[in-house]
Amino acid sequence: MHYWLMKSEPDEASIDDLAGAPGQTLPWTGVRNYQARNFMRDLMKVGDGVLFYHSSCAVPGIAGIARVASTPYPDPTQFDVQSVYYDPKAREEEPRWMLVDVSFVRKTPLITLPMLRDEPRLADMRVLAKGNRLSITPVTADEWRVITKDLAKG
DNA sequence: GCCAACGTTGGC
DNA sequence: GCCAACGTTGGC
Repeated sequence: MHYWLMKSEPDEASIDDLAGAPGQTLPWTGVRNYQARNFMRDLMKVGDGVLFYHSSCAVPGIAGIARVASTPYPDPTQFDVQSVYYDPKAREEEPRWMLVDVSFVRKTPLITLPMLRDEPRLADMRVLAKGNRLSITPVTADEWRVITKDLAKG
Protein backbone atom coordinates (compact mmCIF):
# COMPACT_ATOMS: atom_id res chain seq x y z
CA MET A 1 0.00 0.00 0.00
CA HIS A 2 1.41 3.34 -1.11
CA TYR A 3 0.17 6.89 -1.05
CA TRP A 4 0.61 9.48 -3.78
CA LEU A 5 0.08 13.10 -4.64
CA MET A 6 -1.06 13.63 -8.23
CA LYS A 7 -1.18 17.06 -9.85
CA SER A 8 -3.82 18.03 -12.33
CA GLU A 9 -4.62 21.37 -13.87
CA PRO A 10 -8.27 21.97 -12.94
CA ASP A 11 -8.90 23.43 -16.41
CA GLU A 12 -8.05 19.98 -17.77
CA ALA A 13 -9.38 17.70 -15.05
CA SER A 14 -10.55 18.97 -11.67
CA ILE A 15 -11.77 17.04 -8.64
CA ASP A 16 -15.31 17.94 -9.76
CA ASP A 17 -14.62 16.47 -13.19
CA LEU A 18 -13.49 13.28 -11.48
CA ALA A 19 -16.61 13.22 -9.27
CA GLY A 20 -18.79 13.70 -12.34
CA ALA A 21 -17.05 11.20 -14.60
CA PRO A 22 -18.69 7.88 -15.54
CA GLY A 23 -18.10 5.58 -12.59
CA GLN A 24 -16.36 8.56 -10.94
CA THR A 25 -13.20 7.27 -12.61
CA LEU A 26 -10.77 8.81 -15.09
CA PRO A 27 -7.64 7.55 -16.84
CA TRP A 28 -4.63 9.63 -15.77
CA THR A 29 -3.63 10.62 -19.29
CA GLY A 30 -0.84 12.91 -20.37
CA VAL A 31 2.05 12.07 -18.05
CA ARG A 32 5.19 12.54 -20.16
CA ASN A 33 7.87 12.31 -17.53
CA TYR A 34 9.71 9.04 -16.99
CA GLN A 35 9.90 9.22 -13.21
CA ALA A 36 6.19 9.89 -12.90
CA ARG A 37 5.47 7.14 -15.42
CA ASN A 38 7.60 4.69 -13.46
CA PHE A 39 5.64 5.41 -10.31
CA MET A 40 2.44 4.45 -12.11
CA ARG A 41 3.92 1.53 -14.01
CA ASP A 42 6.03 -0.04 -11.27
CA LEU A 43 4.72 0.95 -7.88
CA MET A 44 1.04 1.83 -7.97
CA LYS A 45 -1.44 -0.78 -6.80
CA VAL A 46 -5.21 -0.77 -6.95
CA GLY A 47 -6.44 0.87 -3.76
CA ASP A 48 -3.44 3.16 -3.23
CA GLY A 49 -4.44 6.53 -1.75
CA VAL A 50 -4.19 9.63 -3.92
CA LEU A 51 -4.13 13.27 -2.90
CA PHE A 52 -5.73 15.11 -5.82
CA TYR A 53 -3.83 18.37 -6.29
CA HIS A 54 -4.88 21.34 -8.39
CA SER A 55 -1.86 22.96 -10.06
CA SER A 56 -1.25 25.94 -12.34
CA CYS A 57 -4.36 27.73 -11.16
CA ALA A 58 -5.35 30.70 -9.02
CA VAL A 59 -5.08 28.84 -5.71
CA PRO A 60 -3.03 25.65 -6.02
CA GLY A 61 -3.56 22.94 -3.42
CA ILE A 62 -5.06 19.61 -2.46
CA ALA A 63 -8.71 19.55 -3.47
CA GLY A 64 -9.73 15.98 -2.73
CA ILE A 65 -8.97 12.35 -2.11
CA ALA A 66 -8.95 9.65 -4.75
CA ARG A 67 -7.65 6.15 -5.17
CA VAL A 68 -5.82 4.10 -7.75
CA ALA A 69 -8.47 2.10 -9.57
CA SER A 70 -6.64 0.00 -12.16
CA THR A 71 -3.41 -1.76 -12.91
CA PRO A 72 -1.12 0.08 -15.38
CA TYR A 73 -1.92 0.08 -19.09
CA PRO A 74 -0.73 2.11 -22.11
CA ASP A 75 -1.86 5.74 -22.26
CA PRO A 76 -4.03 5.80 -25.41
CA THR A 77 -3.33 9.50 -26.06
CA GLN A 78 0.26 8.72 -27.06
CA PHE A 79 -1.02 7.08 -30.26
CA ASP A 80 -3.65 9.72 -31.04
CA VAL A 81 -2.41 12.24 -33.61
CA GLN A 82 -5.25 14.57 -32.64
CA SER A 83 -4.17 14.65 -29.01
CA VAL A 84 -1.87 17.25 -27.48
CA TYR A 85 -0.25 14.27 -25.78
CA TYR A 86 0.54 12.50 -29.06
CA ASP A 87 4.05 11.05 -29.06
CA PRO A 88 5.37 10.23 -32.55
CA LYS A 89 8.06 8.02 -31.05
CA ALA A 90 5.58 5.73 -29.30
CA ARG A 91 4.52 2.55 -31.07
CA GLU A 92 1.57 0.33 -30.26
CA GLU A 93 3.76 -2.74 -29.89
CA GLU A 94 6.13 -0.82 -27.64
CA PRO A 95 4.24 1.85 -25.68
CA ARG A 96 6.30 4.49 -23.93
CA TRP A 97 3.69 5.91 -21.61
CA MET A 98 1.66 3.98 -19.07
CA LEU A 99 -1.13 5.19 -16.84
CA VAL A 100 -3.60 4.04 -14.22
CA ASP A 101 -7.25 4.86 -13.67
CA VAL A 102 -8.08 7.03 -10.67
CA SER A 103 -11.39 7.00 -8.79
CA PHE A 104 -13.06 9.72 -6.76
CA VAL A 105 -13.28 9.22 -3.00
CA ARG A 106 -14.23 12.63 -1.58
CA LYS A 107 -13.58 16.32 -1.83
CA THR A 108 -11.69 18.15 0.89
CA PRO A 109 -11.69 21.80 1.80
CA LEU A 110 -8.90 23.23 -0.36
CA ILE A 111 -5.58 22.67 1.40
CA THR A 112 -3.40 25.41 -0.03
CA LEU A 113 0.36 25.45 -0.45
CA PRO A 114 0.85 27.88 2.46
CA MET A 115 -1.21 25.56 4.67
CA LEU A 116 0.97 22.62 3.68
CA ARG A 117 4.16 24.63 4.20
CA ASP A 118 2.98 25.81 7.62
CA GLU A 119 2.64 22.26 8.90
CA PRO A 120 5.93 21.15 10.53
CA ARG A 121 5.03 17.46 10.13
CA LEU A 122 5.05 18.00 6.35
CA ALA A 123 8.46 19.66 6.23
CA ASP A 124 9.98 16.77 4.27
CA MET A 125 7.07 16.27 1.91
CA ARG A 126 8.40 15.54 -1.56
CA VAL A 127 6.04 17.83 -3.42
CA LEU A 128 7.16 20.76 -1.27
CA ALA A 129 10.86 20.24 -1.95
CA LYS A 130 12.59 23.13 -3.68
CA GLY A 131 12.62 22.73 -7.41
CA ASN A 132 10.24 19.78 -7.47
CA ARG A 133 8.41 19.57 -10.77
CA LEU A 134 7.22 16.00 -10.68
CA SER A 135 3.50 15.71 -11.31
CA ILE A 136 3.33 12.51 -9.25
CA THR A 137 5.14 12.24 -5.93
CA PRO A 138 5.12 9.62 -3.17
CA VAL A 139 3.48 10.51 0.14
CA THR A 140 4.45 8.79 3.38
CA ALA A 141 1.87 7.15 5.65
CA ASP A 142 2.52 9.83 8.25
CA GLU A 143 2.04 12.64 5.74
CA TRP A 144 -1.14 10.97 4.49
CA ARG A 145 -2.50 10.81 8.03
CA VAL A 146 -1.69 14.45 8.80
CA ILE A 147 -3.33 15.65 5.61
CA THR A 148 -6.40 13.44 5.46
CA LYS A 149 -7.14 13.35 9.19
CA ASP A 150 -6.02 16.76 10.43
CA LEU A 151 -5.83 19.25 7.55
CA ALA A 152 -8.78 17.90 5.60
CA LYS A 153 -11.30 18.22 8.41
CA GLY A 154 -14.33 20.27 7.71
C1' DG B 1 4.31 37.39 -17.96
C1' DC B 2 8.45 36.22 -15.30
C1' DC B 3 11.76 33.10 -14.10
C1' DA B 4 14.01 29.32 -11.28
C1' DA B 5 14.64 24.73 -11.63
C1' DC B 6 14.72 20.71 -13.88
C1' DG B 7 14.32 17.26 -17.93
C1' DT B 8 15.35 16.13 -22.72
C1' DT B 9 17.71 16.44 -27.02
C1' DG B 10 21.36 16.17 -30.10
C1' DG B 11 26.01 17.49 -31.80
C1' DC B 12 30.44 16.16 -31.00
C1' DG C 1 29.39 10.34 -22.32
C1' DC C 2 29.55 15.41 -22.03
C1' DC C 3 27.12 19.50 -22.01
C1' DA C 4 24.91 23.57 -24.26
C1' DA C 5 20.63 24.70 -25.92
C1' DC C 6 16.11 24.27 -25.62
C1' DG C 7 11.51 23.05 -23.63
C1' DT C 8 8.46 22.54 -19.67
C1' DT C 9 6.60 23.06 -15.07
C1' DG C 10 4.33 25.74 -11.97
C1' DG C 11 4.28 29.26 -8.29
C1' DC C 12 4.10 33.99 -7.99
